[in-house]
Amino acid sequence: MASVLSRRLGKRSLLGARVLGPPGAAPPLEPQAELLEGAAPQPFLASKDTSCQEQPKELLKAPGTSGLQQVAFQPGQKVCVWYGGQECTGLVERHSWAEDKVTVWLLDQKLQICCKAEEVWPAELQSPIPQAPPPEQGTQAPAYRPVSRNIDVPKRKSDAVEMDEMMAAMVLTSLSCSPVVQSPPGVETNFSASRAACDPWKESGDVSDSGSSTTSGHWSGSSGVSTPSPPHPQASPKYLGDAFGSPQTDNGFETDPDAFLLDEPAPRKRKNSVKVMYKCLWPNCGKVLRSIVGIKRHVKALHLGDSVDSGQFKREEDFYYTEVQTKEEAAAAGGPAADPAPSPSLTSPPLAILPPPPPKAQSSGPDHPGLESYLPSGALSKSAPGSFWHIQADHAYQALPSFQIPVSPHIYTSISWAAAPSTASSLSPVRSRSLSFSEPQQPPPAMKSHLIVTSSPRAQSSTRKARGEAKKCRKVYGIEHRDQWCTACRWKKACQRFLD
DNA sequence: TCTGCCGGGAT
DNA sequence: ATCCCGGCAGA
Repeated sequence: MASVLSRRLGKRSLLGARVLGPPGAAPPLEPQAELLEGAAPQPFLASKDTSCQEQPKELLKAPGTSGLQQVAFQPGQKVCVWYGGQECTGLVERHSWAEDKVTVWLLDQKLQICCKAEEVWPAELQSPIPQAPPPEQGTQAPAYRPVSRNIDVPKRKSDAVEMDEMMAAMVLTSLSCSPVVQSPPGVETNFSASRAACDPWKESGDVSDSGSSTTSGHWSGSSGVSTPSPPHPQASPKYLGDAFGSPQTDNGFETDPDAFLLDEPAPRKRKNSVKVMYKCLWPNCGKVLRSIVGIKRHVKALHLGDSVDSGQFKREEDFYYTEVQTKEEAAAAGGPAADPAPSPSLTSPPLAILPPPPPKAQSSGPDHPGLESYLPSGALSKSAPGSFWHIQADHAYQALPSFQIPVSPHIYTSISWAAAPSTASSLSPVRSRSLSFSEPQQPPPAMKSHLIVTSSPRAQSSTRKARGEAKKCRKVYGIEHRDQWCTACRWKKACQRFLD
């Protein structure tokens, strides 16, 4: 950790030097020497320079104080300032004694920064350093020289603060999945200081702070360039809250992909909270899984036995689970009149309250809160990929298609299935299932804040073929990829790929 | 309104 | 046989 820090610090300082490098091809090691040796680009600078030299030194340093803090700067005075881990030359715009801050116009950066007064020292005190001792440096020069010549001084000065900031940031980062919070506001401010030091949305004085001047490089180095925009004012607390998980939204929605959509605005979160769970109806089981394959396998493996895999018992497991559709609305979901579905069916009165998904005794296995989560570990252990896909193949009419049965079709119509590589066989749609929740169209507006419990209808007696439960090519591939449909679907015939 | 697909026509 | 589409009916 410390080594990383030191490495980053070193790297950062180099970065800062590069960023703030002199305009020309001057070596970055002694920028102020070159600047002060008469290479001042603007003519007014020279005049100011001379005027500054005429200023009495008593004005530059408050009497009776030691160190660098109490220096009075005159507007237009040429000064040096620590900025970006490097000394930069600039002109004093104003010096606010109340805040002990100095607004400096950096000449080579062409920007204005607000610094603490202690970070600024008169340029003429230092300019002669590379060459000859100044005639009237007197007693102050030794105080400035070591500081200004030693790049490490400001860093050492703020090491403790810097470490604290970094620790805090790392804690925040580790606590939150969202990189949005990887850069605290102050950090963000410092990071962008190189572009505009006194932006209106930034606090003044942030750049000049000895800690922040070194911190800026640190943050830009550790967090990469992935924080170009200021963090959303509400985003950070929100994502933090999500990261910690609230008990209300914890019941199986912790894998909400939106939690990882970093640049999504907050309001989108609630939109996608349509979840379908599958509850095992086996007596005294009541296991709730998120995957229909998982529930099928659970029923077969734990209740029906593996023999059902063959032949006529193929679909028997269908009778031992029920689909639980959860639609969550933002509180004002209205009364029961808005409920398009019948009241909770006879099968599961306890389902009115969806139990939290984590399995009780069977969750000893590896926790996979992801796509096919909540597969019981027992079943999971049995379901090596081979057998898993075997099931998919055997139940092509139901395994793959039934993923969509309980979910509003709106969710799936927007899926771009072309993204699923065709070589991935049936895996692709299954894997993409959870992704589909991140690209939803808004479910029907009449939502309810409770659950819809449906059972699998099987009996259909009609001359017309019962509407298939299976996902059809149209839904799978979308209209835009009609060329990937099966021929029958293209001809508006009964789908041949996803049979019922 | 969307969707699956039957029935039928065109080639 | 292949392709296409009107239209019905379920969701």
